Amino acid sequence: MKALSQVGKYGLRAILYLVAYPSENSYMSIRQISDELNLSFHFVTKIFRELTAKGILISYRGPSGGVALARPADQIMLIDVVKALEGEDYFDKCLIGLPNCGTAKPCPVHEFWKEMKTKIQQNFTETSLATLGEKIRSQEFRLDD
Amino acid sequence: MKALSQVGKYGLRAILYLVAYPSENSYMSIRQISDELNLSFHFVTKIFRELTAKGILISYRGPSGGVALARPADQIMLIDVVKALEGEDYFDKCLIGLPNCGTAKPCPVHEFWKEMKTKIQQNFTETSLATLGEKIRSQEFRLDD
DNA sequence: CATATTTAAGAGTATTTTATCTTATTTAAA
DNA sequence: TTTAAATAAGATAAAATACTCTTAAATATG
Repeated sequence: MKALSQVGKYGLRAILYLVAYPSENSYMSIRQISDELNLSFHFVTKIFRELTAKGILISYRGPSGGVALARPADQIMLIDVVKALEGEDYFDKCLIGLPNCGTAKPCPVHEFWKEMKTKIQQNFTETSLATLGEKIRSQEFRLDD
Repeated sequence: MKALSQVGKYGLRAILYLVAYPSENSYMSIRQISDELNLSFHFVTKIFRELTAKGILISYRGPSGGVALARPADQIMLIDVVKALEGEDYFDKCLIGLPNCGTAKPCPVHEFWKEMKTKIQQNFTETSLATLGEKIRSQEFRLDD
């Protein structure tokens, strides 16, 4: 089940690296992130520009510049990042693509699918980047292959 | 959450129409299906060729030809169609795209995502096309806009 | 001030997905 | 046996997504 585009996958991995290995009171360069995760530097840069424009990251140019979280990691929820990367309507889509699929005139799998989306949305809403960063730092979880 | 490609969405809607409005002991033409659902005839034809090749549909050429289910609708499960259209590895994908994401070296959202995929897989495994066709025939559920 | 380092912006390219079109083959029925 | 109706096959086109590249702007530091 491919739930995220490449932009979503790369963006999440990159921001999680930033969260997991924060440079104390300073910016981390995109080059370091893309190198560590073996992602295209230019592609990550483009994705991060979007996250910066959406107020999730802040960026600073010049030597010792880079990117950083705009808020503390425990105040950025997974759902914020996913919606920023995949669109605000991420959880509003009908499984079989019907426009305005809802309780009024539902598709045959509407109820079940709504239930699943709600569960996922809840989890993403409760999960902060801090929690995920912690997991990665614990070495029991990974961000690359 | 875009869980299915256009092929998956169109293919599901088209096969569900076939299930919901079966022509007794005969084939339904792809033209009728695509017309009714406002889908591209050629695109549906291509998708159905795949379902025929995979043994989910049977087809017959010539006048009064068309397509039909290869087995009774209660013996074709939603998961069969989804896997035929989206790939057998549909439920094996890591949310953030890590290869071989598993219990051994999981990504930070592995456990939760596995749980969700399992729930969806279970539902799709239990849900037959007959059940969905029934719903559509009841007029309380729709296949088009 | 000159230089090096970094992100910003957006143009450009490649690949994949989606959709269309053409021709061939099969088959029923006039 | 001719014709029309249907799917099969695959080439082609269009659009979306994924990725790359170039230039500009900002900024720290020697």
